[in-house]
Formats: sequence, C-alpha cells, structure tokens
Amino acid sequence: MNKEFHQLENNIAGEGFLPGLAVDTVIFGFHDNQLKVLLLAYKNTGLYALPGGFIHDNEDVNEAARRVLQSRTALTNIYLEQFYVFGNYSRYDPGPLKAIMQARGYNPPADHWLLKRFISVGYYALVDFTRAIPTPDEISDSCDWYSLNELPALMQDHQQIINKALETLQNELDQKLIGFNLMTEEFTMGDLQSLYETILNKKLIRAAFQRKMLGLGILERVAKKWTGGAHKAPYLYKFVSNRLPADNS
Amino acid sequence: MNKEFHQLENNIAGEGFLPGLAVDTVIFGFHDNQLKVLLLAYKNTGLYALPGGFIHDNEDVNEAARRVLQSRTALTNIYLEQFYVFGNYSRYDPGPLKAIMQARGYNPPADHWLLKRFISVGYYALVDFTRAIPTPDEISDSCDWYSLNELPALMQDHQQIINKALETLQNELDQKLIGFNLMTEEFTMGDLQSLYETILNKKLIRAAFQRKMLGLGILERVAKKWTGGAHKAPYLYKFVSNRLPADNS
DNA sequence: CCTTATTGTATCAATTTGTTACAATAATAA
DNA sequence: TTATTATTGTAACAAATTGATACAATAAGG
Repeated sequence: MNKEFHQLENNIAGEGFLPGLAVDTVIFGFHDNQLKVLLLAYKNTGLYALPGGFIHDNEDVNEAARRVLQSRTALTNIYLEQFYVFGNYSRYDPGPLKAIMQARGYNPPADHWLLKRFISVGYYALVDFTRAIPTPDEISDSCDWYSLNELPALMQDHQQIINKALETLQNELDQKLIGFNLMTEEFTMGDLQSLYETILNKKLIRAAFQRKMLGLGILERVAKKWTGGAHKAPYLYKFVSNRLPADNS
Repeated sequence: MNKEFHQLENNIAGEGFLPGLAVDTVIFGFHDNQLKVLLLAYKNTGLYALPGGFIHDNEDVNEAARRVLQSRTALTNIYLEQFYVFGNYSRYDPGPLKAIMQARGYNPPADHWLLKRFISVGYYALVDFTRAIPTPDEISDSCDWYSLNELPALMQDHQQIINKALETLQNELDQKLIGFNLMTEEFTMGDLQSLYETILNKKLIRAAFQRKMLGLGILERVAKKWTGGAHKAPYLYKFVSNRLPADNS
C-alpha cells in the first residue's frame, strides 16, 4: 500500500502495475530483548497486515520491496531479502481488500484488479529499531511494532509469512553475518548475545559466543559503557561494515 | 510451455492463466561425473531455454512448477524447491517468444499476453538422471541434458538463473541432505563423493567423507559391486528415505 | 599365489566448540 | 580507604569434530 490508495482504488484495471503480483515485507526489529515486526492496522476493519505493496510495471520487484520498506520506516540501505513466494490458490481471498475499500465508502466492481487473485513475493528486512520511523499509509490507523510472541490476528496468511520469515532468519543467521543489522550503532557483547538467543530461541554459552564473535574480526571496540551497575563496565562494539546482500535477480 | 502451445498462442488475452507470471525450472541431473541441466531447443530459433511454464489461474504456483517438471521428465515425487524470483525490469524481452511464434507462422498482436513483461519464479529440481525421460514440448526440437560447463547460449537471463540455482544448491547441500536425490537407486561411496566434489567444485577427503556420510545413519548397505577391477569391491548403498521438502507456501 | 589397485576403517593430529574458572573492574557501602 | 558485589573479558582445559595418514581386506589378473 502506498499513500495514494485512492489512485489504486479508482484504477479499476490496475494500469501501470503488474497484475496479480504483490510484495509483502516482514520487517524485523529488536527492542527490550524481544524480536518485533512492523504491522499496519487497517482502518475500521480490525485487520492487521504486513507492510506490502504492488509493483509498477516498469519497476524491479526487489525495488518495489525496497520502496515499501522505505515508505514504512523512512530507512534506506537496509538488509532486505526475498525468502519465499506465497502462491497457493487457497490464499486467494478478496474479502479483506473489499472490506477496506468498502470501509472507505467505495464499492468496487467485481472485476476490480485488487479483488483478483494475487501472488505475493515475501521479503524480510532487518532494521535498527531505534532508527526506523513507523509510518502508516492512507488506509491504516497505525503502523507499529509488535512482539513476535504477542501478535494480533493477521490478515490472510500473513501469520504464516511471518513464521516462514523467522525460520529463514534462524537458518541464515549463522552463515551470513546479518544479525548486526538488527543492532543499534553501538552495542555490548551482552546485547548481541541476547539478540542471537532471542532469534534462535535458545541459550548460548557466553564465553564461546564472545570468542566466536571476536574471532570473526568484524567488531571494533569503541569505548566502555558505564551503566551505573556495580560491576566491570562492558565494551561497546561497532560493526565494521554493513552486510548487505548483492542484488543479482 | 506445455503441449498445447497453439492454445496459449491463440489465447491472446491469456484467459485461464495468471498474467505476467511464469515458473522456470533448473532440473539438475548427474551423469559421467558431471552435473547436467535439462534444456529445450526451440524450433527454428536457435534458442535454448530452461523448462518453464505458465500458471493456471486456479493452480498453486508450486504445483505449476511440479507440472512443468513432470511434463519434461515424466517424473513425480521429485525434490523441487523455489530458490529465487527473477523480477528485474531489465529482463523484460518479448523478442524470443515473438520469434518463436513467428517461426510457427503466427504473427502475434503487439498486446499479446505472452509479449508482456513476465516475472519468473525460479525452481530447482534434483532428479535421478537414469530415470528421467527428457520430453520436448510442441515448440521445441529437443529436450536434452547439457553439462553445466558446456552450456549453449541461453535465452534471456536463463544462464543467470542456472548460476543462482547452482549457488543455492551448493549452499544447501550440507545442511539439508539433498544430494542423494541426484543419485541412482544404488550407488557406491565413491559415486557419492564424486557428486559432492562436482557440486561443490572441490576435492574432499575420502576417509572423512565416508565417516561423515555413514555417521548420518541414512545409508543402508545393499550388496557389493564387483566392477571387474583388480581391487576390493565397494559396497552399494541405498538411501533410506527420500528427502522432500515440506510445502508450506 | 603373488601383484595391484581400491575400499573400509583405525589411529592420531589439528581444529573447533563446550565448560569452568578466575582476574579485572565499576559502583556501593562500611 | 577499603571491602563487597555483580558482571565482564579471557585463560585454561575438556570434549567433540574434522583433517591426515596408515594399513589391513580383497577382487581381479598374471
């Protein structure tokens, strides 16, 4: 969804957009030792949904996802990757979009392009929670972070999309060095370990974790962090370079 | 492409199909210690292409890929997975399909659905070379195996699709236990090691490889194989169960 | 029955990972 | 000032995994 929903709505044939194809983006953040995802609440409908959008007919699909990500977070240069195409016929359900349009006082014709079957390309993004500026679109009441373990009821198969995104993140966390994208600029080793433990949903051994992370040679010690606690102050670390995937679609 | 290409061709608006979306399948096989992919040669055009097809408007996308795989190999119950969506605008090139239709004596109107921009969902399949029956479709001269290192010039971005499929296979070979899908029913440890070495493009240590494979507990010794060579006969192994991914799209 | 090439596996070394321990050190209180 | 406390950084060792080498077992063929 972008800010010009009335344009999509009145554009009954969907001119200028790829028909039947959308992107949905699972935007992960990390805060208060919890994994969060960004969700939109649709006006009057009680429905929650992933940030998604349609693809301009002269736009790269990956670019469309990046545009969606940017319009909901005001962030650029973010870790963003495809993870799955949701293309089962059983997910075809024009109900939600119809309800949204009707709640706006618009009664779409039966052959309206937005009511046709859509295939969705799933993306996941890893963002710095503190830098994202959640921004609702024209048809949503809110754009907010929700903890993964207390999500509201979601539109269509968006819960499954989130589940699969998390699975992918868990699998790719070790191989690719992508966890850092969820951290703030500076962080302690404890912060980082907490992130890993939350994503992987298991305890890690402190000494081994620290040894491994330092061994990667991608962390730089910046300063010490005096928290006020009655104990040795931890170092603050900085990630030396962003890990963004190459786009070779 | 299916056997009824004239139906696609005369169906100018693409009724019954999802517009602008296709599947392309990189079908891997292993023979003579070489990785092979199945390619189609299009009539009169000198173009080679991956087996691909369109999606019925009431069909799961994954099912469409499975249908394509089955129609080109006569195989069912095959390891088949999505690996990437190729959706860059720059890949839009109606030339090849136009050439194919014209070579058939059909001059398509400019707004023919097959000449519009297509997004392609990439799949890769791992098949037993000896069981596949390469089957051309109506518009191709041949359907044949080609060694990965001596591929003919390919249509559009199909070479890139193959490259990315191979990358994915290399990355997933260790984690998931999928290499066995490329073997014949019975194989020696040497055969299996040769497969791994070919896919990963590096030498492996014989003793360690054997120890690891046996340690997985998924191989069963069937018999010995007397090759006629002047040396100890290797065991023949069988894979205990097919490794097919769950379909949760 | 001796030679030859290859297989299956044992053995030990090297590396990586798991575990425990302990010194270093900020705050606080005696 | 000096103990006390909690947490961090890292050393030290154990356990597990992987790399490398060696060697016995064994099908052919002479």
